[in-house]
Amino acid sequence: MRKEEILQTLKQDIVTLALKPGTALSETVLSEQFQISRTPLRDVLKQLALEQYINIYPKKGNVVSYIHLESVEQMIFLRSVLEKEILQSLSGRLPLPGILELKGILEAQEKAISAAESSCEQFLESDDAFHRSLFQLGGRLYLWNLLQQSNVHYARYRRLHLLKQEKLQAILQQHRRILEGLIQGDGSHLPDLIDRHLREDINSKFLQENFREYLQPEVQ
Amino acid sequence: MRKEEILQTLKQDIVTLALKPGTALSETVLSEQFQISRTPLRDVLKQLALEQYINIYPKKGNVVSYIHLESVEQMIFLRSVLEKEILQSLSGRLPLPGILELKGILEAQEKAISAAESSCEQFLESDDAFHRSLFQLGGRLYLWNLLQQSNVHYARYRRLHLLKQEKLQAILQQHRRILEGLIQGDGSHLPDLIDRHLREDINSKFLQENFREYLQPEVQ
DNA sequence: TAATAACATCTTGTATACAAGTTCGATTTG
DNA sequence: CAAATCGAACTTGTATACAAGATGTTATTA
Repeated sequence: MRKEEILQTLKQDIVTLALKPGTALSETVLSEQFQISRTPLRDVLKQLALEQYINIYPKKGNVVSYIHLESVEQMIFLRSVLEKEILQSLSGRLPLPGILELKGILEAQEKAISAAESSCEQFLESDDAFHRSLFQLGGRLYLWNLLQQSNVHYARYRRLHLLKQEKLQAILQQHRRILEGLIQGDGSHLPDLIDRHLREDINSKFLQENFREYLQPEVQ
Repeated sequence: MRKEEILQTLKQDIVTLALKPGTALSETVLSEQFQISRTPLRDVLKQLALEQYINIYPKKGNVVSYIHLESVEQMIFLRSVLEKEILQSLSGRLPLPGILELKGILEAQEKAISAAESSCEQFLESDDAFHRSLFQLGGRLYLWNLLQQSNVHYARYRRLHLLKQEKLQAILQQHRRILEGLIQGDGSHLPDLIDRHLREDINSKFLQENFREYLQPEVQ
């Protein structure tokens, strides 16, 4: 297995919580698993650490990072602020190909909901595609990619949050309203829409109650 | 010299343009210079690449990255959008310690202007301190640190731009007005202030005319 | 002469032996 | 028994030899 594949595999496993926060990732063990020497594997771990997938404790070991709720809140704020601005700049000026693209994504998302009985990966993929398209249409794909590099905590938070299945329909509905607002060009309530859409209930006790062992304890 | 020191040294040299864009950074040469083996030096180079200080061309070599104007524009947009929001949230609610902190920074900045005949490093430091304080007071230090990880292109752009010395006074003046607006709590023209303050004249032909050799050619 | 092929010499990429810090438990010692 | 110490078995960190791709020059060949 090549270096890049290993990186993507580990990222995927961590983000989907197949590798749970706190899991030890030993260089030697991984290098045997992936049939590769420690040197290139260390490169992979170093990159994972830079994007906060893991924490490296020098001479002690590497562990899958715990979900950092501060990071989640800050990323939501960041995206909310950015998408508000992007939506305003697009409102009423969405080119036809853009409209079709977004509609296509929403159709795919609708299908993903039915298929999402066991896993929400497909749904999340189309959700990402929707927001990514908004960034792209607004000329801000560069920033979208930048945000992706600091997205581990938020991405895992979302997966846990979506375990409450009924949310999927609500999210799709919000997407539809956003697109509707964009097309009609009445941008006045778009900021509010995106705010509510992104902020979900970050303060809900759902995570604290059910997934405390995944969370990074907040230092006082 | 330790690994972390080497990293900081190289970052500093690149960001201040002591190491010019396009300069080759050979692993073997650097490892001899810094008296360290190639393995830890590669770690340093890898991190520099991740933060876009250098480009790694596999099996060919590493070179100091050229200034990427798109990145500059996107970072200015990002900061502009964020600081608008932060200023609004702080307007009229600035705690006294915050006011004093910002005033202190502006005093330091004033002194830095007189001393800035040959170099603007000190001035830039206080400029960063001012904006960093705004983020901190707004509870967004996390995002400030995040942005710093993608700041090479913007940081170098600023240094070249500030070669027009007369700008320093103008910037200080803008900072004063921002602080004034914050204290008085009349937030209505703060967005405009920060916009103009950050956007400077990115479209000016100054860089293209005088520093073409530092810029990354825009691919068509 | 012009094209091509071989080679010398760069570069980074990988494997691996060894150095050195950490942890934890057994053994010693009071 | 309790505390301290030693040591074995882990961990990652570093140095280094070698593999292998990239490049430019030289020699060969048509």
